Amino acid sequence: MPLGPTLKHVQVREYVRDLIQDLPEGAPAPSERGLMQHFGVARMTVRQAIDALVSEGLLERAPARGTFVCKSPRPVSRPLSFAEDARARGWNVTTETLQTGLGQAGPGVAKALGITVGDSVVHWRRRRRHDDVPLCYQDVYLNEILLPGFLQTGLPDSLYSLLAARGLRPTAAEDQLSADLAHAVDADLLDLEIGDPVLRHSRRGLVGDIVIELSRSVYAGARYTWWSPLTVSP
Amino acid sequence: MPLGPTLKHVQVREYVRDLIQDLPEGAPAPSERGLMQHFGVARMTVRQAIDALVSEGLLERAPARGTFVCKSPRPVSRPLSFAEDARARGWNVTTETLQTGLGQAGPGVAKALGITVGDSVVHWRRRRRHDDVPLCYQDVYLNEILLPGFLQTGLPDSLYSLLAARGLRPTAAEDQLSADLAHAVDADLLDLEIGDPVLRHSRRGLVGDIVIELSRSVYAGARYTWWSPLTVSP
DNA sequence: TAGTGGTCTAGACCACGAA
DNA sequence: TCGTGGTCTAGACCACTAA
Repeated sequence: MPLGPTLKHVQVREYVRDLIQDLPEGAPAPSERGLMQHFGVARMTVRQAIDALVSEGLLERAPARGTFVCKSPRPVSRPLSFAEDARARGWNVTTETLQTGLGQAGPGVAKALGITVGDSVVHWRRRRRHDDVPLCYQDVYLNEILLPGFLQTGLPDSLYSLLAARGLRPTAAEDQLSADLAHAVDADLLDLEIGDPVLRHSRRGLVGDIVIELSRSVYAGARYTWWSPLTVSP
Repeated sequence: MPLGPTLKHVQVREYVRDLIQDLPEGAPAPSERGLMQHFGVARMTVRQAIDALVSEGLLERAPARGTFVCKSPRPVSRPLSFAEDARARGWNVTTETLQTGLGQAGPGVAKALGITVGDSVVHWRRRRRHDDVPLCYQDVYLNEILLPGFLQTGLPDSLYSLLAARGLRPTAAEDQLSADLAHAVDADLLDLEIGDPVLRHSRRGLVGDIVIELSRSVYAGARYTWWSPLTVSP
């Protein structure tokens, strides 16, 4: 059997792909043994074709039952904004802007944003409350070069919606979390006592390879548990 | 050939995984025919093992040349074990097993593992040190039904390598983190004072839809910052 | 009981790269 | 020329589900 212009497992794969694209979710795909007979090929060849479609997320196998069209095209994991996170929890959250302004990047901010010390950065400090109780405050730093006139556009509650409007919503994020005791500033902004537990969160938001956002948040430890991006909300 | 407790292609896969993790990028992996002889299995079985590692992004095939360790392990979005996390940081970490045993699931553990209160669970408590300083302690709970005889197999340092050998390494995880103050137990196990900051971490490790692992860790807050799975180590 | 997917065998030929 | 991965065959037994 010479290597034809189209491989057998490719023929089978594309045949099945066409077949299932008009099928409703959960519908049964042809069985492996049925495809063997239909194409006159070996079982392994059919399995190779089906494997490809399974790894594409189009089909799912159910041992002893059959192969079926996937219900849910695989779950997208993208960084959640604070507002989205709060909505997933069913929380009623309000936001105060405490401070905005243009500044010069210090060493830490410059390194995180991938720019040079002294470059122009947008700074935005907000406090979020849940049922009127302070939950956290957040310092966001943005590369001003990437977002000219950012502060003139009127700041909404959700940073990510603003970035999304410019096509710059982070598609990936690097999060860091650590536990600490409240300092004077933390205690003041969050209605805590000095020495109460706080959760410090730092995020670099990325679009491809470029860093869009650096945010540093301080949460009242007793009022908040951080969920990882993979956590499925109830 | 009966269905052994560990599948052949899993054995081959994990053998190769261990083998290549210490290899530099671009190094050649064992050839398929070499693995056939080494394990006394058929070619298709070896290919199934290698296919899995390729789709994980650990290996890449080069037709007519061989199979090689991936240069740029694509941003792995799989949960890292503590051992892998420590290695990524370049830390020298030691592990003590403080307690092991079979117990009955309480309400919290049962709910997290998706089993019934009173079902048999494996409990394993370890303390990890970094340069001899206590870093954290971890309580792991496993569904005994899924891992019969788990405690009899000899417990290595890495839980995930043990799960991987059974083909049950988590492919997804739900992590939760919160900040708290050290209680008496925490202070005792981590050489802290009561009231020092601690980072509490809870993870449900999933393989597909089934929960394999529940772990609860307590980190000394001043000694550890948690990195999200997306964080690329330098 | 019949059918399904999961695993596994023991071969085969091909196209290609390196020596 | 030799070894590599890519493809393919024609079977086999298993555990499981559904009728």
